[in-house]
Amino acid sequence: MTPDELSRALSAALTSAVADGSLDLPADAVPASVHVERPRQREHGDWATNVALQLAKKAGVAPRALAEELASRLGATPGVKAVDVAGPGFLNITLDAAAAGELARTIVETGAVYGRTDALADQTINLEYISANPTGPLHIGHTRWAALGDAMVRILRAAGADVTAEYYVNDAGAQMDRFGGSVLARIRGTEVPEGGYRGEYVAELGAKVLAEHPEIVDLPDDDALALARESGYRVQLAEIREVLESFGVHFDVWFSERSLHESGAVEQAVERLREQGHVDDREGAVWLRTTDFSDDKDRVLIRANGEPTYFAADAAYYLSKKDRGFPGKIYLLGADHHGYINRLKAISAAAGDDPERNIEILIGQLVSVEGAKLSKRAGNIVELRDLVEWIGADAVRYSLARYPADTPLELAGEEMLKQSNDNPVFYVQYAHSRTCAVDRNAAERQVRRHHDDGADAFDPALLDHPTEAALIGRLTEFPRIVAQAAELREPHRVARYLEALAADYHKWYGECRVLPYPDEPVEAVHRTRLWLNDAVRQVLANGLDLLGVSAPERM
RNA sequence: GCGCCUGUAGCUCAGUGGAUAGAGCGUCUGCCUCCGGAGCAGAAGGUCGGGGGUUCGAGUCCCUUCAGGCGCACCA
Repeated sequence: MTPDELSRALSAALTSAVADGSLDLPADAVPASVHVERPRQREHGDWATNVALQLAKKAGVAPRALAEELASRLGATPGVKAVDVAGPGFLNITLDAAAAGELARTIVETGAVYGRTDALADQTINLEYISANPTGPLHIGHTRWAALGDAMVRILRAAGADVTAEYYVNDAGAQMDRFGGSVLARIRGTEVPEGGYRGEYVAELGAKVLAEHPEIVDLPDDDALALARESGYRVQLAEIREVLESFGVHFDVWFSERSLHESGAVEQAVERLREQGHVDDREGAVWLRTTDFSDDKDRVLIRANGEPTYFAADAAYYLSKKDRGFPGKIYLLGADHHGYINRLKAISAAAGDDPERNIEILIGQLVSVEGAKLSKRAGNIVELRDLVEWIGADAVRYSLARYPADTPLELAGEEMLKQSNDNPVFYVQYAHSRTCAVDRNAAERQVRRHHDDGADAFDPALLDHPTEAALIGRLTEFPRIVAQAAELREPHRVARYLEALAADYHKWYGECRVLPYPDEPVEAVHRTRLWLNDAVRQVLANGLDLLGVSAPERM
């Protein structure tokens, strides 16, 4: 019995109580699906609901009386073993072991699809994340968005959404000239210009550019600068793409800011917004009246000198997403960009969209390592590439994906990121590899999943140990956790779930033997438990995949 | 000054109005003669920053206050 089935049974109990007059409620006050949740305390049963507390006032009866009424009706439901009324009016529901345990077979049969839902099936989403400037390597801050963003893509898709993952390449503007100037300075051994990029990686880029284009030393300044800029840009962007791919992060679209300028999309965007009536010409510049939409000041689109601003490109980019058929646009931005929320939403509104529905801006807080902030100009850059080399992609991805985006994260460098047993990723992976070890040993001991006639050797009524009820209950939650993580845009919920599942598995493993002792015969309970072991392995693997973390068979 | 985010165990953090607030690390005590001890069982450790309010019920919602982070360009 799944929580959905239980929920429907509760609704039915309510409806029938209303129908025969024992409950005085308007028909529209009966919820279509009653919320059930797993109680914190095991002795409160498998599932609990507070529906009686919520409806008591509307029905004009005492919560406990309503709860009693529901309990007596629900108690007759097949698969329900007991219904108790507790506290102020909670319903605590215990399922038959057989009804609950059936889930193990369902999971095994559903396989990799278990956990997928159609919760967001009607959504087409463009998810933009990282979008770091191509003027330097990705550091740990970007790594957080990489781990989180990619997990979010996977989770949204698991919930049925149609998702395009996109990286916006800021390859236009004055910063690119400063970047080119910095590369050239390193090639020529001159002083890096004011406001330029000083990291050691610039020298490495310079060396690569020089190797490809030895003629650069003899070119006139302007030509040399352009060559250093373009060549350095190409090398740096290629490296970013390569590092991300090796990190298991894949983008469907790499969108160039420059292309917006070159195609005329920026000018067109200004005109389109003008037609919508939100553009003013003042003081020689062209403004978007973002204050119409709760921004605290208007924003310049075209400067007095005729140059478009970065904001104008943002507007053009937004319109591009809209034109390319994405009603939903999610931006995953760093906390240092939170001042952009209002103006981006203003673009959405000015474009005739609904900022409540068509644009969603998730602000991720910054990462610091042992108190040190990480910025491209500071000396203490921790690069994504180095992190992966140091502790492995799995540990990095998991460590960053298990926290919500809006918590400022302070990683205790060595301690937390090191490859050791302290890291929860190994706890979860270990549980998975343990299920595989059991599976290998089962084959050796000839514990089989099917009878000779091909029928399942699976008797769920035998899964009646308390740790089995806990484990099965946990497995039941998985699809809801995934759907919830997708709806709330919170991938960390999947990680936390996996940790709880791994804990339930380890406890079960300690209490219940899957395989018989060497001197004992193989019995029905062993075969049945093997199914449960399979189910756990499947869910651990499915969940780890949603986080882009491997599920090793041996460690 | 204005705005956003965050204050939960010694540390790093979970907890989308429910019952006795949780996990990992660290500290202490047990458990390998049998499926992987990267595990399990137990102990210690809390004014959920402070103060008001909303209600059957608040770590969670509202107001206020304190502390920390970040942001407030015709920069990108």
